[in-house]
Amino acid sequence: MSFTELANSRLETIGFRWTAPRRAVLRAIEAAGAPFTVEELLESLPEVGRATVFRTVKLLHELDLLCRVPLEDGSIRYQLSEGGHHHHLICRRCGQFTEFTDLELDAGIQEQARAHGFTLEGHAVELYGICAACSAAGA
Amino acid sequence: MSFTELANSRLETIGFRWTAPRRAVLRAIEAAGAPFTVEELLESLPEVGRATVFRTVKLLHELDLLCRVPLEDGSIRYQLSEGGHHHHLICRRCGQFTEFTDLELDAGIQEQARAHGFTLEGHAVELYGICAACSAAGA
DNA sequence: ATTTATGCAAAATCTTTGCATCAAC
DNA sequence: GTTGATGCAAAGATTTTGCATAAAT
Repeated sequence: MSFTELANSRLETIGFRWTAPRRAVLRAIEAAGAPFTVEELLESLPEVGRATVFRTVKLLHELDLLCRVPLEDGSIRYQLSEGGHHHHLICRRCGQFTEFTDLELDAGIQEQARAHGFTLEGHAVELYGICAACSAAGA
Repeated sequence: MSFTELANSRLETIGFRWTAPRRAVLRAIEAAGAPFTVEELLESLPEVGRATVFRTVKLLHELDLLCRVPLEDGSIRYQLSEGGHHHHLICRRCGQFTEFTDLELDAGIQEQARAHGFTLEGHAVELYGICAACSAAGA
């Protein structure tokens, strides 16, 4: 099932409408080769109103179809989410994100929470560096 | 050595000046009982110019005297840094952060990077939940 | 004296909102 | 026909910048 189809069914389930502007935003997101900022999405969708793009991104994020990744400089980029709990490898060179899951890592995190008497409700792990492709390509 | 003294020596080392507005910002940060937003800092420092507060926070962050913590809603809060590499436990109830270090966790993260052929240059781990004090206090 | 920092106000960003109109159901 | 979504433009919020002045070294 493509992202657009998934989004369609997800939206319909909750009673949201399947409109032309939403389809356009979804197509643009699917077409984006790399994680994007809302700013970039806006530029690629001059035919859709600003507010609609913001509203749609927020909606898709809430539906867990888009994941929001905080970069080191404090800016936020979005990417199609493969869904579920995961972490990111973020390439400083090409900007691509790779999602991964790691149960051992999650277990270690739970252990830390326990050690501090902390009731863990969520966590985020972001790795920053250079991806394999860029390492190979770069000098 | 207090935070202010540390900041003083750190600034002087690099050739920055020890000015009254910077002292005021440092005092306000030290006095803050909890992690703060720039907004809150601005409010507590009406006698210092907006631009100066922003510039000082940026400077302190670059000097690693303040750490920046991204919250789940995308907002950013700052806290005095104990320095060095660490992670955070962030209480959703009281908003306090606790810093911790965990070499095993870091090792697991390095292992993930290696498995993906990723050259790791930095990472962030944030845990969200309810701290021990709030769990005890709250019903 | 020289150089850096400050304060102000304006500009530049970034995001949300109100509301009349339009489209989906 | 009802209800939710859109687009616009305006308002808000947030952060940065230019520049004359003031302060630190």
